[in-house]
Amino acid sequence: MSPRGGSPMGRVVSGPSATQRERRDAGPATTKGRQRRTEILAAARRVFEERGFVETRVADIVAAAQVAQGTFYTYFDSKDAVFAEVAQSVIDDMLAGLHAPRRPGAGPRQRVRDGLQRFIDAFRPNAVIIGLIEQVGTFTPEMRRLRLALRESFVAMSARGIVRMQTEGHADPDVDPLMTAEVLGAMVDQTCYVWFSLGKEFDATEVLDSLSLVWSRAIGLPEDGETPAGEPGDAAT
Amino acid sequence: MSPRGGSPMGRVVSGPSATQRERRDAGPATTKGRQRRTEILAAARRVFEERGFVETRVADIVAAAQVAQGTFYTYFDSKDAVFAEVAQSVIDDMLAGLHAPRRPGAGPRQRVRDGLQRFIDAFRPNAVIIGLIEQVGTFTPEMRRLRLALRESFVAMSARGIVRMQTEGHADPDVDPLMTAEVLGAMVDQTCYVWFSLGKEFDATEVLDSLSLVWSRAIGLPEDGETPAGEPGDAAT
Amino acid sequence: MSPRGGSPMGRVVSGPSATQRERRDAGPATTKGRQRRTEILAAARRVFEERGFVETRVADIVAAAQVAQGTFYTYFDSKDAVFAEVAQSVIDDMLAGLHAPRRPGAGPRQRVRDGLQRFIDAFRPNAVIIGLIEQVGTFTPEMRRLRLALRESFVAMSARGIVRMQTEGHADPDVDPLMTAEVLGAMVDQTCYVWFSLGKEFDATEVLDSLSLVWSRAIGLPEDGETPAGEPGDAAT
Amino acid sequence: MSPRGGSPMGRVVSGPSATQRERRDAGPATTKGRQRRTEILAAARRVFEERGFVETRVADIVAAAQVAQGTFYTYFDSKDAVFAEVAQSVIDDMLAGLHAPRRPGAGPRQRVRDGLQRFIDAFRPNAVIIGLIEQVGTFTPEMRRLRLALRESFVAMSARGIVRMQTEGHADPDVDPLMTAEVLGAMVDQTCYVWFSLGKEFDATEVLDSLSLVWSRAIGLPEDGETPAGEPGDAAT
DNA sequence: AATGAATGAGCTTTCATTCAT
DNA sequence: GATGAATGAAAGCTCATTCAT
Repeated sequence: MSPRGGSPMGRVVSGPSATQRERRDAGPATTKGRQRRTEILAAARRVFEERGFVETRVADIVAAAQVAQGTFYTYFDSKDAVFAEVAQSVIDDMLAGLHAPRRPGAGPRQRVRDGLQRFIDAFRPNAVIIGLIEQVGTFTPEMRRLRLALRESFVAMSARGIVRMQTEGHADPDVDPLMTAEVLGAMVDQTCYVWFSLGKEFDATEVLDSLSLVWSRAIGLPEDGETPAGEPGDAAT
Repeated sequence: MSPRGGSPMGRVVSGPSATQRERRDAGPATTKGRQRRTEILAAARRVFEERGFVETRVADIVAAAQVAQGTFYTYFDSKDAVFAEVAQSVIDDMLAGLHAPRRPGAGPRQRVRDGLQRFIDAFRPNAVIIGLIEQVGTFTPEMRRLRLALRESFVAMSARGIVRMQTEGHADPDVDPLMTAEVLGAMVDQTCYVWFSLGKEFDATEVLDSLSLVWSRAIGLPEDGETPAGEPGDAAT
Repeated sequence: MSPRGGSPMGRVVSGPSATQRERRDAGPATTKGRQRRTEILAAARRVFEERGFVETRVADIVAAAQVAQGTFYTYFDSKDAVFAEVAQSVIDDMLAGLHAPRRPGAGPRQRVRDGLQRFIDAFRPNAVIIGLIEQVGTFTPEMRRLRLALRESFVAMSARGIVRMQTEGHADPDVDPLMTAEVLGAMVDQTCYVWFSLGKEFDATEVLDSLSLVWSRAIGLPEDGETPAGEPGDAAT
Repeated sequence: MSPRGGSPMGRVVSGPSATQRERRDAGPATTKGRQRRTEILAAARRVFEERGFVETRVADIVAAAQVAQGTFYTYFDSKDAVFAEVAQSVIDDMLAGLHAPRRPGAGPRQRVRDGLQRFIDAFRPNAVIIGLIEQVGTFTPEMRRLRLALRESFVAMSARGIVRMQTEGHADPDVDPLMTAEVLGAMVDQTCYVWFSLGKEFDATEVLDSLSLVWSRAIGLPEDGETPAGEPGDAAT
């Protein structure tokens, strides 16, 4: 009934006229439009990183992007929607980083270390946004889904790695790959979170050493200079 | 701390009346008053658990506590203040749970398992609030401090445990107790978070098994039925 | 997700917290509250009459009522809601005015005239709001219902009057009471609308004369000094 | 005229560029241009009929017309302006319909009935827009003028018809032609409004019967099979 | 003449907090 | 101490209209 933007609920007749929404769904028609969209997205990410989700105002984003308030809504449905897009791009970026090719000819311990390094490298630049996804996930099912999807993906990948090492005879065949991947994933994930998102100061090498050691021992990789698990206990002799 | 914008006082800036502030500072004078305070605190916790911090309104709390809107401010400074108090009580409860006495005569693996069980048991009933502390920590330094304090406390305790086991000759003396406690703590913490706060369905025994195994192996405890590290097959000596 | 009032659609979690709404539904608890509510309602009516529905801002209403913007929402859900209440009270007032007691001993023509006079007297002070109900009815089903309910009520009453006169032998028994009441009602209604709402200047006596004449003739009442319809054409002799 | 608040120009106040305004004032220069204009006008009418004036967005109109947002302003000054044009064309159409030639050789009652039928036929296809004119009239003087002009025109025509019948000796010479035309016009107008615009379901024949009967009796036409007023039972002489 | 992106004033509604009773 | 009404700053979103291409 009320023609104005305000009146959010209890609208009797229509809502946002659907026409505006269509255009947003269609996406920018011109090159310049696509460019603007990207600019606003980038500005949004910057502001979110600086102020967090709750504290970010659309006004901050448009100020950072140097456009008018209305322009924002030419490209995005809402503050929630931009955040979802920023989050998605971060997740995509991380997943891409994780799937980097294995180094050929590396031993199992080295491969574990490489994998952890990749995770850390993928996490670090996205740490703030990942922290926000966590935060926002508390009140948005969609974000929670995204967050869990990233986890699952990482856990599944780790589990595959464990199975591969078991098949190759490097890793203890008795450990449950999925459950172990689950807790080791939690370890890595949370360590990075504390390190990069909460800002606890760690020494990069020490972290990598510790994570590598725990991971390797957990799945029963032979200590460096040891013969593979499952063989006589004569490793150090 | 409050993420809300509205500078809420009727005048431009004034603060509460002297009498009101005094009453708050003084704390409840009568038994009935103390009781009221407790009721409101309990109601607040319930509502926070149900709706999260951001979505909780003071109005919800007073409704749950069956008191008038104004009564809330007789006992608490602000919404943030009640949350801080709820959070503090949760942290206290957890710390108390963790410091439970060791079972006498248990072997090192059993002691690890017991410690993990204690953590899980302490975490479970407080999971939702812990998740909220995380959330609120994103915009509140005070909460962040609280959160990190809990971590430090747990990590320190774990590190002491590792050192003890190293001293006793059970654990690998070469692992860095602090750094290892750090990453293992991250593992346990995050696993519980995913399990209880995000609601991923885990089997209790499997979780405990996996965590115990990883923890034990990480610090080089001998496998069950094996002689301790440093003895017979004394690899690490 | 957005904690703020703005974010009107796409809200993921909750809406207005329900607590606010409950209080509004409950109605004012104190005498002072009831008084405030009435004041705002009166102010709203004044503003609506002055500016129309679309042009009225909640800001205008609160200014007229000399209260803060937020106070409005302590008592009413929305601009639409106040209007609905104003409209309802106008309709109630009109219906009450129409049901005034018949003058005893008046002839049928006089009774018709009295009825019309009552309608006019009931319409006049409510004319502006009735016009707005019409306007708002175009976009709100609820208002349309209200508007039609008033019509039905008036038509039904008129139809009963016609039937009574037919029974008494004054009115032509051959006219369809309902359909005739329908078109005569339309005549009266619209005449008042043009007169009071659109502001066309009519002479009160002339209007009443014309309406009375048309109405009376339509249902076949004998001309003044004539014998009732259905008898010989010797009326004027 | 626009009820919207937003002073919509990019700068504080500027007005359209000279070239744009000139083009609008000049009107379409090419055939294709005239065609475009017509298309947009038609689209506008369709959208107005579907959504009402307030709920119609310029965006809806251009979407329906399959042109760009800016194109609209090449041909029309504003949303209000298109509506005015749509309204004007509806009024013109109605007036044209009303002035259809009288059927030769018809008796007075038949002529009344014919006139009413013409009105109904002219009203029906334009009902929605007429309703909107009413609605918009509430906040636009220009529309109110248009609306009243239509009324006046119809009333004047009716009055002339009554005078003619009085002159011809068919109608009661004592009724005031103008005032009677006024209330009878109100009756017909409002009946059509309720029927076609508000959607109350009437039987076409019954409506026409009732309107005809009331109208005829109101101006004192002899009942069918009766001799004209002023003859035999010449009451009114 | 056509396009579609840009503009920004303006409105509604929420809710933490205060204060008179 | 308790009550509940009052406050008002703030923020999200819409959409008529303009203007650079």
